Amino acid sequence: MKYSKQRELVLNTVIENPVHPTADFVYSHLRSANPNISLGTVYRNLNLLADHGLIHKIAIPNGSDRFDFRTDEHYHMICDCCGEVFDVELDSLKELDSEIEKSTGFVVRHHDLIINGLCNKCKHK
Amino acid sequence: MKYSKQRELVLNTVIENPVHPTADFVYSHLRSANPNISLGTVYRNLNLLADHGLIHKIAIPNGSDRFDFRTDEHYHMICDCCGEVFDVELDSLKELDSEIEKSTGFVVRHHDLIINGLCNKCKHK
DNA sequence: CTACCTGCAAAAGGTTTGCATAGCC
DNA sequence: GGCTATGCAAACCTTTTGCAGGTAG
Repeated sequence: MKYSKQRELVLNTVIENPVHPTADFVYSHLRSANPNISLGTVYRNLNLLADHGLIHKIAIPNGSDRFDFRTDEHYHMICDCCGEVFDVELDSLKELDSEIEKSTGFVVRHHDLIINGLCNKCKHK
Repeated sequence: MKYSKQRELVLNTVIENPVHPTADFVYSHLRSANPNISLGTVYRNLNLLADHGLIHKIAIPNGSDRFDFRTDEHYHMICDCCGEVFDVELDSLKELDSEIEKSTGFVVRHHDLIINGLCNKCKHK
């Protein structure tokens, strides 16, 4: 991957904003200091960085994709009230892929798990 | 929910086609015998039927939503090769929601799990 | 120099919605 | 008769892509 200023900015934005930003968040965030950056470039770089394993792309049901600077295995919980995305560690899923392979015979490459509910701040409202 | 011919057709299509059809599948399928049915009506009815719990909506990362006549708890595996969607029973996830609630304090309403890989037909290619 | 990258704007899905008309109860 | 549903088409949102010019190595 050749160096580019825009790619560096995109990567740093994801790293410095652990809110699991969307492409549009990254774009808006960068726009103020870099009025010429384009949304297409942001998308291209987020996807390229994810393809190279430097960040992780999180597909959200009925919502925009989000990006995560953490690339180790963990899961995400989205609060239906405030929209915030939280990291969740689930040791019990370590064996999930091999369990599925054993019971179905499929070759598992990947699984996506998204949890919806209410976070600690919102559950008392 | 008031009766409508179109809603009945949409529901029957989902029930009679256990391929986890997309809205477009349902639309194309019905179009031949009902040339006037509209895609908007198909979407409205699929969503309405799902809201009323008669069918289940499956959000597919990077793909169209699919609909399932089965409403009991089970999961889905999508073959990256042929695109077919398979049902997977995972008893080990029965306790997932309560496990998450215990470790995080969140109120869990729902979780979505999609597995990607290769089915038994495709894995030998 | 050349391959890769950018900005811009248009296109491409997939899904929802506004409106006037039609149908259920 | 009134409320809900329909067909049609336009709008919407997010993401991708074609192109002509710019930049890293």
